Amino acid sequence: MALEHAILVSLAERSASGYELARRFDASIGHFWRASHQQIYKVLGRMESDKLVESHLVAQESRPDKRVYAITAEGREELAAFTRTPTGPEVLRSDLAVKLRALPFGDRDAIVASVRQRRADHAATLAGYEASAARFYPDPAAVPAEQLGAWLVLSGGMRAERGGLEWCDEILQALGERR
Amino acid sequence: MALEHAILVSLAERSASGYELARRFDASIGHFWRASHQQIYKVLGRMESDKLVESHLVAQESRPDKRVYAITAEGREELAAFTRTPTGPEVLRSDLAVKLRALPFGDRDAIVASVRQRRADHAATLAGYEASAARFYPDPAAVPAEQLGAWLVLSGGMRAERGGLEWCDEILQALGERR
DNA sequence: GCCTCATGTGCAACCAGTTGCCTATGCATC
DNA sequence: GATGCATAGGCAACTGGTTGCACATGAGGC
Repeated sequence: MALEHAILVSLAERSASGYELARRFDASIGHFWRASHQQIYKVLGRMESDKLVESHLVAQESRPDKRVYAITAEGREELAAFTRTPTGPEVLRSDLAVKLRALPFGDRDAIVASVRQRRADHAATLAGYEASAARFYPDPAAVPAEQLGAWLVLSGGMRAERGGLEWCDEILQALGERR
Repeated sequence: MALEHAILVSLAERSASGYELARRFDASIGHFWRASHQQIYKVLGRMESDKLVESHLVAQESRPDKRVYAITAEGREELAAFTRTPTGPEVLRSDLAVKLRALPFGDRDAIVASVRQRRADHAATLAGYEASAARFYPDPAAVPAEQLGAWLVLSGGMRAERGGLEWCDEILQALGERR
């Protein structure tokens, strides 16, 4: 149930509406956690019942009213407690790996096409992360303490994307398809 | 619903009981797909109704009878069709990344301990993969065509573990905790 | 004789997350 | 005027997966 905690982190950094949270999940945490807006609204509702967050309506001009959520003291305690819980192993599910193993039983050209697509996705995401890194952390050796966690997450995202990209290249080369 | 396809791949390589499949998921696909035995039994039942697999009971001495599943012709078609479907983006959920972002709001020592634990996990898994690689693919440049997919998946697993390990080291260094 | 471990299969309840749909406003574009 | 897009919020139905438990067998250790 760590989506709750991902939301708590986001709200601890800055209060936001459900809609804004959904967009942040597309960006900042992006690589390491994904959530649809439906899921976010659902969880926000439960979290408000549990007193981890509180909300108030904000009227806006030329766009619909929004409900802005803020973390409560209880929410901060819960978040701190979360950092003290043991961390389980990573879960990942890779369709692409299943397809690779299915090489002898499937359509080689289609699989190669999937790898190419994946490679392009990695390249695009990496470019986005590198742009963020250049903008927000121009000097990685001198990141302020309060931004260190966010920087390390971004750095991990870049590592993962580069790793994925190299793997795609290895696959394409092994399958005799250059580039 | 790619668990089905992961099972089909496994059965296409060799027929197996539910129990065996569960253990294979701990090992070979291991890094890229995880499944509990309950989940596997459930899905196997549905797959048999769908005629993708068929089973027969095998009596054994000194251990319980088992139900061995084999892929059907229809199952092979389904698997081939799967390789032709577009591959969506990878989904991963990293508790550790959430904890890192929670650095300013949580317990630094506990987070460092989690990273150390994660580092140890990566090292252990990597060692296991490298042992498999040395045993089954002593010469990576000359992997037989029918094992190429499996080798590339293993190679991807090693890459990911090495990447994770390096990330942990980067984090520990940034947090001023050597080793 | 009891306990634990490995083998082997399974159910029931629950929870998390996805899919598909719906509402509403205002701006910009065709 | 119609269409599409960004903002903003949400429900209902479903499915995939987890948790917790139960059953059964035989081997090996205390």
